[in-house]
Amino acid sequence: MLDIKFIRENIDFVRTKLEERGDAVDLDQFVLMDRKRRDILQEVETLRSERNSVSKEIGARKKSGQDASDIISKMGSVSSRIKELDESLKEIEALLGGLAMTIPNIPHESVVRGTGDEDNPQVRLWGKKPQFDFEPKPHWDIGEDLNILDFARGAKITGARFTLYRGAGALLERALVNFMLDLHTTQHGYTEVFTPFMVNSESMTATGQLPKFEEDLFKVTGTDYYLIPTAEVPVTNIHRDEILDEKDLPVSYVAYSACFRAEAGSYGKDTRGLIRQHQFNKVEMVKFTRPEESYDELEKLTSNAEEVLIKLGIHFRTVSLCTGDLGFSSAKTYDLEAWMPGQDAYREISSCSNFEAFQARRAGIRFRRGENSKVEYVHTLNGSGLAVGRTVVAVLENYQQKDGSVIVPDALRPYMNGVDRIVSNK
RNA sequence: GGAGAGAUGGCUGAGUGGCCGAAAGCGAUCGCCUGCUAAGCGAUUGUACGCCCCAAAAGGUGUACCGGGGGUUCGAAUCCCCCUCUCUCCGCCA
Repeated sequence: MLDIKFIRENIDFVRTKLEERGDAVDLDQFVLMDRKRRDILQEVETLRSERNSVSKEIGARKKSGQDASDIISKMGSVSSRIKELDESLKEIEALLGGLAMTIPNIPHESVVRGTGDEDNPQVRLWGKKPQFDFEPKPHWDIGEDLNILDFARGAKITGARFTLYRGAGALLERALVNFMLDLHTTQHGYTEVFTPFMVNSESMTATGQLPKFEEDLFKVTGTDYYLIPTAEVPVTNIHRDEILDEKDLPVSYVAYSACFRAEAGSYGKDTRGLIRQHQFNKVEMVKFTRPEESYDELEKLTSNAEEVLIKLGIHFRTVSLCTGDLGFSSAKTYDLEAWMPGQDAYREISSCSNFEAFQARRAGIRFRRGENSKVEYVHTLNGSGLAVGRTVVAVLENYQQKDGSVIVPDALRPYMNGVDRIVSNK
């Protein structure tokens, strides 16, 4: 959510910035309703003020035994007028709030203008494409040939976009989770948390998934609970409606979680393999920072994610999302795209964003600089460190051998119970 | 799932219709005092929204907020209804 006062006072700037994202938002309607809300508010508050003072007078008269019936009856009509105004106020605030909830964040000034992913500038490139003296296979073939990924049974157990991991495949997934968590906690200063995988609608609203993107979520029937699409949701909500101590900032958390996405609108896209699943694992980093340090922290967070790929020896590039490709809540986002030889393509494996105060305002996450300063919103950031399923894809495709086996990257071996090469057990 | 008890400010905790944005204590901050420390004394100590002032900050003023929502009343922390959460006991259970 944007600051309503800021929109009011910088309407043209906001309009221009939102147009760069390619979003059509009816700001005129917004301004109109905002004006109306304040008009009603003023009237109702004046009446309340009158009622408060007269009620005091009634109390005083009754105490001293005087008659107060004349002003009591007068206040009756004032009260019913207040009730009327309260209702229209509630109505307009619901409309205004609803509208405010659907306005996306303003892109940071460093974000280049563009319309889609083809306009995203590359900011870094690490390593190079591995050379193969054979035709590299896509991971779904590698996984099935090694009997470590079972797509057919995943589909039988649940449905499309669910996968059964087996043996060294399951071990590889678990090893990657532990490797990433250990790296971020022991080398990068994050505190590990483990959260619920279901959250209520309030939490989903705070981070921006609701109300606009409900169709992307799985909802638990008969409850107000949703399966989390990312640990960003529960982790950011840890401090919802709290005022943090400045001395604790920046707060950095890392969390493993399963993630659940309905993938509405992605029919036919990435239907094979692990790239686009309804359920996948992810290690997520989340930060709460002072406003002035959030962009430095975004750079750190992004390099923390990159470090995972570097340690695994996987070639990748980092791009900065252009205005047209930016997510709803984000002011600036870096995507890490790992090289996937079996698909002859770079695929997104991490997304690192600075939301500035957008989520903090929705979620009521604030801090105080000193004893006598007023509270301010923190900036929230998050990034995948990394998407585990896609990292499995990257490992399998980049480390595949001519004989069909897969070498385990050095960094992962301490987590693989002595397995340094995955071979077929068929 | 059944029965009961609770939810008040940073914390503890009083408050059953007007004198309550809310006692008291603790904590915190500032000042005083004590040649250090401790003790003592005094003051301050919530958030949101609106309006005024204004370059802005500060300030002034009004309204709202005692778990959430609704109701009764001239007036609700206080009475009534619904919901959520916490605790205790029973049942069930990884």
